[in-house]
Amino acid sequence: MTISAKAERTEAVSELKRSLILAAARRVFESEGLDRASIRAIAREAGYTAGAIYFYFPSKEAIYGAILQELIGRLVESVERAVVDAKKPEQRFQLATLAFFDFFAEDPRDLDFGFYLFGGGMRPHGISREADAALNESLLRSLAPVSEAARQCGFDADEARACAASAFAHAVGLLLLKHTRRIRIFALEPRVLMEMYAQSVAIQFEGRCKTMAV
Amino acid sequence: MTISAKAERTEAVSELKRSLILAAARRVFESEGLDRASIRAIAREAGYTAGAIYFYFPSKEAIYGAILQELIGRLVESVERAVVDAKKPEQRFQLATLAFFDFFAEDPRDLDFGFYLFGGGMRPHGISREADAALNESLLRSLAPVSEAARQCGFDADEARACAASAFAHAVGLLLLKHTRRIRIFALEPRVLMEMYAQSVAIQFEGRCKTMAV
Amino acid sequence: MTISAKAERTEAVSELKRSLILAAARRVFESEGLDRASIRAIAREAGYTAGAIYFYFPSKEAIYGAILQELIGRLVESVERAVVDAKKPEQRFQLATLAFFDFFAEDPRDLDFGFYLFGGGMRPHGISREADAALNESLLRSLAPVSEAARQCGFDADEARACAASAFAHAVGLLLLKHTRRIRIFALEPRVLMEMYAQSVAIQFEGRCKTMAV
Amino acid sequence: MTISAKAERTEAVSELKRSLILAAARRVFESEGLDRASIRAIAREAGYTAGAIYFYFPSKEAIYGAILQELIGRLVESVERAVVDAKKPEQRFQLATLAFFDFFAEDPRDLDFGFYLFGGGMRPHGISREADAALNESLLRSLAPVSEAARQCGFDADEARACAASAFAHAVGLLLLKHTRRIRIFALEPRVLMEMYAQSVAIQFEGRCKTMAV
DNA sequence: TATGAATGAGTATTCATTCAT
DNA sequence: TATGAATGAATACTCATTCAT
Repeated sequence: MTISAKAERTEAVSELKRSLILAAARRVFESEGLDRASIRAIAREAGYTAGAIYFYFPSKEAIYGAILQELIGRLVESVERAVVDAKKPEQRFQLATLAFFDFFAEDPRDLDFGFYLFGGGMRPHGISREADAALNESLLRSLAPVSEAARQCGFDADEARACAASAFAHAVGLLLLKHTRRIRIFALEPRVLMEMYAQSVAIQFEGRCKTMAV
Repeated sequence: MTISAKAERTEAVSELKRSLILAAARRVFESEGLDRASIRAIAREAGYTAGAIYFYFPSKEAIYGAILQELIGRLVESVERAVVDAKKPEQRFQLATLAFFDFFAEDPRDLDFGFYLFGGGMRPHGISREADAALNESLLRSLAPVSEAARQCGFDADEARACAASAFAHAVGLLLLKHTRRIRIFALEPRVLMEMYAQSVAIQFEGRCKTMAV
Repeated sequence: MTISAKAERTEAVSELKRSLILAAARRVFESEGLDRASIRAIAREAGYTAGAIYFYFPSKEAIYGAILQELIGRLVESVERAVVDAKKPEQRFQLATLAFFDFFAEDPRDLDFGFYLFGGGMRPHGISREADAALNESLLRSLAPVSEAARQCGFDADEARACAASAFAHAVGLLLLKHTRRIRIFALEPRVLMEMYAQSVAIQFEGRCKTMAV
Repeated sequence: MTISAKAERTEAVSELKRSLILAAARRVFESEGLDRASIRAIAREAGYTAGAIYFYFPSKEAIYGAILQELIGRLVESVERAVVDAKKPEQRFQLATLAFFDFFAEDPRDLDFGFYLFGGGMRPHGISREADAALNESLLRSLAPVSEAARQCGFDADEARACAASAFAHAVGLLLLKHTRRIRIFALEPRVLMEMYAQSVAIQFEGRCKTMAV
């Protein structure tokens, strides 16, 4: 048992160090931007030498991936928390959609990473197939409240997924506009536009729900 | 006349080579991604030495600019052509929105550049302030049919702009999903989703128009 | 004779063009500095294409050489003009030495070239052996008034050459100090130092002359 | 102690490598000239890859700086050592002046750098303002024995500085002649000319000293 | 004689990654 | 586990020179 206990202990220590490096990486990404964040910079921030990082992550891209995983975990949590108290499905839809939007709108750092995530497919960024699958799953999970709300209003599975995909697309599009500041050419607040979208869909939901009740 | 003819000929040849380099650049951007597209890579693809490129373009950014210019020109043209025969405003809205979507959906090469265009502000990609302003203007122009249709249905200027911005955002979001292939997790066709969005907005337009008529 | 006349004419035209290019080169060297003066820049200034320059000069270094030749020609002239009216040898010595100094002190452009000339031997700058010999000869000629003055005071050939070499060295050293602005650390005027040197040597000359007379 | 010993050892090794790179740099500067001495060339000479150099020096200019620093340190030392035993001021003047001359005359490698040093101001070679100021100060220090000797003979501060500046200029001019081999046209030994200059000034010093004594 | 096109070697610096210790 | 050293490829851009036309 001693050996096993020791192994466990070192494992735990290793895991902690890993997370400390990730935290350092996030700090560097935040302050320097994605492009400027070199392995050396991350290592320095974490109090390590560049080479040491490779004991915890096989590559720079792996660090990106790990941060993304954590990011999307927070996203799921954030969306779920937003709908926890709401009962009416159309309300749940609205809250979930806006929570998704707000999550990225509030923190530009996350947004940058989010686009890296969404844009990850454009070119192979070095994210492994499994990691990518995991990201997809998490993404779906973050949108689960949205599609569930649709189901509750009587939409079929296909329609529910369409609702989720559309809400996602709309949010992402507006976030892009906001982030690139091209929203300025419209002289409009992206948050307001997102609310308008959520509400107009919610009204459709309501209509459905009533029909169902009848 | 001989001199002029000769000058004209060499000018034409030079222009052709310029466009061949641009085509090569597009190919490289497509296959390697924007970040990886170095002058050397472009030159290699075009069958040139790196230095030779500078005979045709003063800088790498100038190449970006030339491609973007041409791209957005085609976009504007494409959207305008789509609505040319439509009379009813709600129809014009639908056609314009879908044309915008289709333009990028059809050619992934353009889409990549489109994201560069839309995303140009995320990080400084070296686009000059004026070039950026020009892009914004062109972008607005490409969406003009959309907002004009809204005006014709009785929406005020603010609302019309909101319509354009939302349509733009929705299209961009779906294109992102399509391009990154994350749309797969929804098992839906992005084109269909775009149509649904366009139609649902068009219906709202129709309601307005009737009200107005009354 | 016609053929010969024609050849002569084209020869003259060619020579003229050569000198026009040299003038352009001087202008570029002046405004851009030695490092920045590229063949292309010179060609542009002269209204030519880079390639055309090679019909008149075999290399960039050859242009340097030609400018140096002309420069040193003006130097010789300048020194000779300075002593033309002086009769007494010690006066001739002073005037010649100061003229040498002033020639470079007055025009920083010439000075830059002068150092290029003097420094030409440090590394092979592409000046041909003959060109270099010609430069040496011209240099000696520019110092001829100095050594001749010494001879007239009764110094032997060796001593006369030593006078010339020393005056040359002193002038060059001061010019270097002036040009690099390191003279500032001494808080002294280089021209004044040069005068002091010339005078102190002139006094020695005077002593000799008198001795001789006796 | 082991840790400390190890750290010390690696530190020493690192320092050695640094000095080997500097030596290689000096060799390259000598054989290729300052302009042609690229980081790559230095690295090659030192048996390194270009990138590896940056492990030891932050920039090319830092290499220049390090070499200059060391060079001028040796110069000051050399001049001071030369006068250490001499008592009479005119003798100190002669010894210091000749030591200054000899320092550069003996090692052409140093001379090249010396010209870089003295000539640093001609064109911006990338020397920082502070580095330049430090060089000026060191330069003055190397000439201190010269001006002090003058003061001891009764010259005032201005005159003493003039003596130093003149000696410096004369030495530099002769070194330039020697180095460029243009001294050949005078068929004289530069060392002899330097001795003559030093002696003639020393005689003037002597006169002054006696006057003072009286 | 002159052009326009093209080359190829060159510049300093950065960085992800590897590996002996 | 961690370091320090090292690599090699990459970056945009410049320039003297050559050559077919």
